[in-house]
Amino acid sequence: MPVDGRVARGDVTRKLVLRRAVDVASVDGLDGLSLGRLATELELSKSGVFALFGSKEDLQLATVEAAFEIFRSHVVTPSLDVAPGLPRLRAICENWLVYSEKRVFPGGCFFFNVGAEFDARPGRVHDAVASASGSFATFIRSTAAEAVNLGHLDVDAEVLAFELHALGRAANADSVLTGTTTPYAVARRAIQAHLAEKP
Amino acid sequence: MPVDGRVARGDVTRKLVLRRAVDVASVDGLDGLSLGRLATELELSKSGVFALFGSKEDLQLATVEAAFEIFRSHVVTPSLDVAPGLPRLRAICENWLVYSEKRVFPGGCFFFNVGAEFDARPGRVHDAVASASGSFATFIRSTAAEAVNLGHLDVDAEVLAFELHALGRAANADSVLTGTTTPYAVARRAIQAHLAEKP
DNA sequence: AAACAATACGAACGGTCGTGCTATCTTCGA
DNA sequence: TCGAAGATAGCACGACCGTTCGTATTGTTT
Repeated sequence: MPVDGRVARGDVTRKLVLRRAVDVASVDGLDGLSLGRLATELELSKSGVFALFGSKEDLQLATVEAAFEIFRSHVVTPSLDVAPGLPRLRAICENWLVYSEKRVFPGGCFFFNVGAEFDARPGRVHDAVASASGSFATFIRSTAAEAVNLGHLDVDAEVLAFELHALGRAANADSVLTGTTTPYAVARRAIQAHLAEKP
Repeated sequence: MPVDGRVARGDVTRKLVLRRAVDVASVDGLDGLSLGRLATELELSKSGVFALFGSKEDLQLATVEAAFEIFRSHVVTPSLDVAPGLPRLRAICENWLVYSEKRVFPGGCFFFNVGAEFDARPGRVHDAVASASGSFATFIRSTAAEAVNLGHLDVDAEVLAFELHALGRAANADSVLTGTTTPYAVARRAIQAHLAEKP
């Protein structure tokens, strides 16, 4: 995109910083992010990293955006290749569980952690996190509604979407907190029961 | 308990500090807790607050314990007055939802926030949070198993308990993040469907 | 009455934080 | 070729952090 070699160089560094930032934030939160820590770990100068983003808050916002892109590429985009309705709904759930289970972010789902961190605080970071989280919730809900409209399921689509999203997040939370993988198995059993064929 | 008037005075201050600490931590996390902030807000000296707990980590541990006591008094204890099995399971869910909805902690469920904050970090605080969280999960699970054993329900008790816990936490997360109360209504519909009488 | 223990304070410590200035180097456009 | 623009580094700042120390006050124990 940038034909300018200067900003191209900057974008390389920005990408480098952000990839590290999302990993750090998934474990220590967006508040646990510090310019000095990022700079030291990446062998850059603190002021250089600072200048690249303008402020701590802008770095946090860029981190949220970068994480959302990674999230979409693992969960949303591949699901769109699957047939609408029930098959796609199943794909979303499975892709989400794999995304969490494989620790695409070392601390588990980025938006689970950061959402809990900023849920009760005002500000631009809260709004960005809420927007990303809400966008995915809408995606599940509309897919569930589609499955109902196509006659694949006969349930309350809103409740179903809420339930599936809840099960995934609970599996993520329990697994990361306890260091075990059994929560994913339990969640899969529950999801399977919800998404059984009902002709 | 303490007949010593000195530690009695200290316990008053400790209780004062901890009540503020759990509120602060429910919004800004246990890392957002700072001795200086607590001391300033309560008009105490920073070193005095520090001496009362010995270290920052010990303050965090005491905060977790204090929060767990509040949690139990709102959710667990009142449920034990209800008949075992399905009635008690219903009571647990409703008490939990009310506990979250009424914002007993200003940032929503304390253990949801702090659990997400410390899930991927090692240390004593993580262990304390995991222990408290696991203790409640066990409580739900055993109550669900009891309901099944009593013939009140005919389902997989482990999956049911996981599902109910997941629904409550999701309602809490969505409500706090979006500032709305509709997630509680959706969760209640889902829970009701799970806990319908099946004779 | 004397020795001890716990609370509470104020001042200071070394450290890290985000941020601001300034300078150097590379790359672009005229 | 020259000056503007962006990336990056070095240095210093004020603020806040957790922690330590010395000390006064209050209560207990002997």
